[in-house]
Amino acid sequence: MRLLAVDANSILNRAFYGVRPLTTKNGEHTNAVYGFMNMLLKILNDYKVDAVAFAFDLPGPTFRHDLSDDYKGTRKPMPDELAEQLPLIRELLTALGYLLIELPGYEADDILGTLSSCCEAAGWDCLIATGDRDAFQLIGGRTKVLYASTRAGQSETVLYDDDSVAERYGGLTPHALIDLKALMGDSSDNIPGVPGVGEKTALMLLERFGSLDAIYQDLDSLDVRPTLRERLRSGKEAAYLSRELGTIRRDLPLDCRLEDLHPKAPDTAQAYRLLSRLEMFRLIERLNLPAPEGEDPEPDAPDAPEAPALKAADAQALLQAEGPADMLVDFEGGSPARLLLRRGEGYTEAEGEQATALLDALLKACVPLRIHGGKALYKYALPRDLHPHVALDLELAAYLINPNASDYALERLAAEYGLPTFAPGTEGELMRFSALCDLLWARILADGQGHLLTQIEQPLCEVLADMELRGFCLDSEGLKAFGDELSKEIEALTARIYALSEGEFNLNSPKQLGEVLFDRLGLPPGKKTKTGYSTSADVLENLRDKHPIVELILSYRKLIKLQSTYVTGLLAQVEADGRVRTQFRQTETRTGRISSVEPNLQNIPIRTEIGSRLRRFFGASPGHLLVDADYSQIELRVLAHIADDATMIEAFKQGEDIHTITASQVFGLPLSFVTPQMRNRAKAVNFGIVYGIGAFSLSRDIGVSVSEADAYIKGYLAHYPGVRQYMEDTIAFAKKEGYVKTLFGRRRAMPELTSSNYNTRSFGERVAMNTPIQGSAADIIKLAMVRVYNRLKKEGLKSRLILQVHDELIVEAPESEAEQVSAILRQEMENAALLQVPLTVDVHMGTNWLEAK
DNA sequence: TGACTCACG
DNA sequence: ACGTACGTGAGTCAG
Repeated sequence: MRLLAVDANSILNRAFYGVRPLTTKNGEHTNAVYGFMNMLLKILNDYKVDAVAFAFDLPGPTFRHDLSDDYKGTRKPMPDELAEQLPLIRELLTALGYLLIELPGYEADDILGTLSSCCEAAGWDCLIATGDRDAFQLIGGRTKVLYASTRAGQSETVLYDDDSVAERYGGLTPHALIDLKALMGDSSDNIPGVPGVGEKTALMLLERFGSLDAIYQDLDSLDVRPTLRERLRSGKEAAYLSRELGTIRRDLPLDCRLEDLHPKAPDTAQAYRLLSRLEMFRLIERLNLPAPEGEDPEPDAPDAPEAPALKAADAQALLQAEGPADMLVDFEGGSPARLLLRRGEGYTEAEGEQATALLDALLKACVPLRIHGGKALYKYALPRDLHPHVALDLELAAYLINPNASDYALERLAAEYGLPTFAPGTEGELMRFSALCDLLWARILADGQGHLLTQIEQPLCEVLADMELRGFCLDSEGLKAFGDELSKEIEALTARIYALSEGEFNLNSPKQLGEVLFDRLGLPPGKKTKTGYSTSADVLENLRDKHPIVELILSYRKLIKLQSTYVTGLLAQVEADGRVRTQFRQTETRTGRISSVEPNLQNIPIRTEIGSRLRRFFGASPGHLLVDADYSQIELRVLAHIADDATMIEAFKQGEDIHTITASQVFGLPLSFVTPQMRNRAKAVNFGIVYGIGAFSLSRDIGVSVSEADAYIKGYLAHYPGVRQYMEDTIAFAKKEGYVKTLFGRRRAMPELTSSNYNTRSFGERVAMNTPIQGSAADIIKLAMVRVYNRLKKEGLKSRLILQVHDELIVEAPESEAEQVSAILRQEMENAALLQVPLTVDVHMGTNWLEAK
């Protein structure tokens, strides 16, 4: 038989510091519980055990450590984020049928020591799982220690027995570790040890004399240096006190027989409820926990509607029924492979051609649909000139309710909202989908997000689908030629770099590059990263004058980036008709922006001359023009509006350049006296304000002293008092309510603000300031896209939106429509929202993207 | 897979 | 005393 004895506090502690912070949507911290369970399941999987016990520390004084006066209060207090997880893991382990053991006055390791001696007596094997090396002293006989450590963020366990202890501690036996600690002490446990004796000396002494008692038996004739002998003499009391402190007890009055430690049957309903609240859905699956039936674990959510049993109905009947239909479709290769449909109490399912026929009929009849993930539906429908009437897109609703989630898959939502799992494919799944729609729709209305969902996000989904279908015309030949030029230059640069570095190496490896620059060439390393020297551009910038190789490396980096990401990468994605088609992600960002992947068309170079040349290859089809419209300073205008700052509003109303105005305000000079440098600094401050500024970062960005940067910020906030007030009010609101919101009611929960970690909390404060600004700007351009799309359709134009880059829209227009489209873009974008400041738009056109900017 | 670097707004 | 701007995606290296 074998017992697994877990030092629960120690493992929880390891998990807490080893797993990145995680919170549920309600802000409960869960990383330690998560890490703990992962480690436990791994151990149970790797080692066969018959019984399990979890030993817990109880707060309060303990007998062993009370021997030392200064013990109490010197150990760091447990952070709140960890303390709140302690009851969670206890509840979870209990629900899973395990026994928790604790004893007032004793620490967990004393319990482990006692359990292991019980095992020895009973002839059981004992595995002790802990993150505390102290337990190594218990090793021996049938007892081994599974030591949990976190290496490079990865948790792992290492099995220690007599041999591995000897290997690690210069041949010492586990029991001798007690004496080792008695001599050298342990600052983290406040064990004093002998003053002046460290690890080296202690190991030497034990190696030569065997034990603490042997050393002190005849100290006067001990064969060591006189100074050491004196230290030992004066430290004798400390040594023996330390030994007592450091000895784990193995004789506690524990009233439990080992047989009691066989796991009991788990309370699966309880475990399911808890894990579902903690949003640990994968764990639920790994533990094979069935969903409890007939329960609603989200007590504050409206009750799921009474579920009438569905009746199988034929497709024709459903088409003619009343009201909206709930539909789940799997698209495979662009057409529906499987379709579940419910309308009223009737349901049906269809596959293959039947599914296609049913879907087409539904779309032709304009049946209002509740669906999950509308983009695939639109991409099926639009080319067939069908226009789905989406009443509710569950995926988008879930995103608006909580943009922090990792995904919005139906399975995960069901678990999150406490609905049971069903075998995929039929009635149950469909019923559950309907219930989720009711639940989330009620929440959307309660949170005031109805308009945002039905007037912005859901219509936008169709726009994005249309843009994806359309694609962007790419001049492959031109791009290839550009790539060839790049290759030549890269080759030349590489040769010159190797010559200067006196040897070849992998230029793309930051590690090897760092070694060449800082070890071989002796350049002064600026920053360091976790893994070694930093070789980032801003470090290299500072080394420009130090060595000619630096300039070449910076150039190489620029060119290789263009080559690999934008030339090779893009060419690989061009479709047969010469166009690239990105996918827009509508539920990706926490602020409400959309993102673009495969390829990402939102980060095509423009800031450098050589990079911007790439944009020549993004063109309009023959006979067409690109019309490019971008908002001018939309984020600062949004800031002026929501901060209600009279000075900033006035500045925008004047229509002057905002950075120049800011410079004139902050430096106290008339507009005509503002130099380009002053304008640039003011511009950096403007950006910084939007991001939640700090003097340090600003100083680094514009290359002035921290105190100077601080003066700029102070000057800025003094001149824009409304902005200062906004910053304070927003953080206060976020702390009180736990979330921030945009002009159109988009929300973002802010769990970081309750952190006791200064950095995490500061980050939360900056996010609280930035999200309403970035998010409101995102709301506005999304609404503008819907308006432009509808307007183009209404006016019967062939022009189509093809790209959005956060504050910029691109339309591909037949030459004859270009002027009209320019006017439409300007009008619809400028009037998408009515703010206290005008929204202005710059419009350009050309045959390619470079010309049109 | 995570870390690093760098492209964009 | 401490670390340092918001939001993304892609290519590459190295364990």
